[in-house]
Amino acid sequence: METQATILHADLDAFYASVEQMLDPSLRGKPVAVGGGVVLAASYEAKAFGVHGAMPGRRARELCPDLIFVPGHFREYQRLGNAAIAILGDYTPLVERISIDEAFADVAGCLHLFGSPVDIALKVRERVREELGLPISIGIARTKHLAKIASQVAKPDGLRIVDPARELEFLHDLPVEVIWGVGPVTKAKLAAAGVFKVGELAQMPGQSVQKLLGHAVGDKLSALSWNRDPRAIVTNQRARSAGAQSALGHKPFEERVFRPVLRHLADRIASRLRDKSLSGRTVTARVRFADLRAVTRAATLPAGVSATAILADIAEELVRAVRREFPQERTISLLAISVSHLERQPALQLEFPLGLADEARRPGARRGAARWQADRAMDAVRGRFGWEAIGYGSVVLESPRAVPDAFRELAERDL
DNA sequence: TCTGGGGTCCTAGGACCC
DNA sequence: TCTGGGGTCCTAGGACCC
Repeated sequence: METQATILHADLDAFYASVEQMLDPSLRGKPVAVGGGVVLAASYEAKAFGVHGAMPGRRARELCPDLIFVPGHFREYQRLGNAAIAILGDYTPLVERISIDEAFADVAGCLHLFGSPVDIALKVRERVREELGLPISIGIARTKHLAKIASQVAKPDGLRIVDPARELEFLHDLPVEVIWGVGPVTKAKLAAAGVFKVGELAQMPGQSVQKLLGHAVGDKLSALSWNRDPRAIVTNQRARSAGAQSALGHKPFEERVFRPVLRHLADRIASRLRDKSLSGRTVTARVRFADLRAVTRAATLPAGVSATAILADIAEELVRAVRREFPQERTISLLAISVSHLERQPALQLEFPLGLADEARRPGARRGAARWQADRAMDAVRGRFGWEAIGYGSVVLESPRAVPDAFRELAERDL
C-alpha cells in the first residue's frame, strides 16, 4: 500500500511585514520593511526590489527609494504566530513547530473527521485569512521535506500538493537550493559541477555527490530521491543550547569594552536558563574581528553553570585567551556567548565547581551558592517589575542596541 | 561608516582509554 | 618495546535555517 500525502507544511508569507500590512491598511500593496538600521523583514512588494532580511537599511533604501520603514509590533508577531499554529492544532495534535511562523502537521489520523488533506489545508488557509487577516501557504506531501518544498513552491498565498506517485517529476525542474540544507556554498559547488536542478542532481552518481558535499548532505539527497525521507512529527523539541550575541560596530579589543558586554550577555542567557531550571556544561565565546573573521573558544566544565557571575567570568577568561592569542587584532565587531550540554538544574545547588583553570577563581570571589541566590533574588524582582528593573551595575551599556529586545525575545527558542 | 540575532548540525582532528 | 583499532569526549570552524 502506498503511503499517502498527509504531511502539511504551513508557512505564513513574509510574516512580520504581512502583520504590519494587516494592522495598517495604508501599507497594503506597498513596499514595507520592518526595522531601521537593519531590515528584519520585507514585504513581497519590497522583495521585488531586491530588499531582504539582514540587509542594511541604507542599502535597502538605495534599492527601493519608496520603501516604508516601520518599527515593528513584536508582541503581535508572537500572538499571531501562536494563533496560526493553534489553528493547525484544531485539526491534529501532531504539530511540529519549527519557528515563529512555520509548522509541520500530520493529518493522517483525522481524515475521517475533517476530510482529505487538501480539504484540511483549504480550511486552515481560510481560517487564518478570516480570523487573523494573514496569508499562509501550505504544502502537502508524503514527507516533511517534500511538504516544505511544496509550500515554498506554493508561495505566495498558495496551496500545493505533491502526488506520491509523481514526486520525482515534481522535483525534477526545481533549482537545487529548494532542498533543505543547500545554501549558497553548496549551490556554488554544484553549479561548478554543472548541476543546477534537482533532476540533474538525481542523475549524479551517489559517490560523486558524497565526495562533493560530504556524507550528511549526500545522505539527505539520496533519502529524498529514494523516497526514504523521514516523516515523523516531533511535537516537543527541547533546545540544545542557549546563547546571546551583540554586534558592536567597531570597538577596541579591550577589557573595559568586552567586560560589560559579556556580563550583559551572560545575564540574558543565565536568567533564561534559571527560568527553566537548566544549567549548561559547555561555555563557548565567540569574538568577531573588524574584518568579520571570527574565532570561538570553548570550555567544558565538570558541572553545569546557570549563575550569571560565573558564566560571565568563564566567558571573560575565554575572551582574554583570544586576545592573548591574537595580539595584533585591535578591533572587534561582535561578541557572543553560547551555553550547551544543557542539563536539569538540581533544586538546590550548594557549590559551583568553576572547572576552568584555577585562574578563573579570583581571590575574594563569592562562592557559587551565594551568587546563585543573588541571581534568584534578582529574577524574582524582574518577574514582578520587569527585566530592566534591576541589573548588574556594570551591565549598563552605553551604546544603543542594534535590535530591539522584543525582537531578540522573538528569536529565542523554548528551552 | 561592509552584515542582526537565535539557533541546529556536520566535519576533522586530537586526547585518552581499553 | 612496538604496533593497531575502536569508541568517546572535546574543540574549532563552518554551512545553513528562520
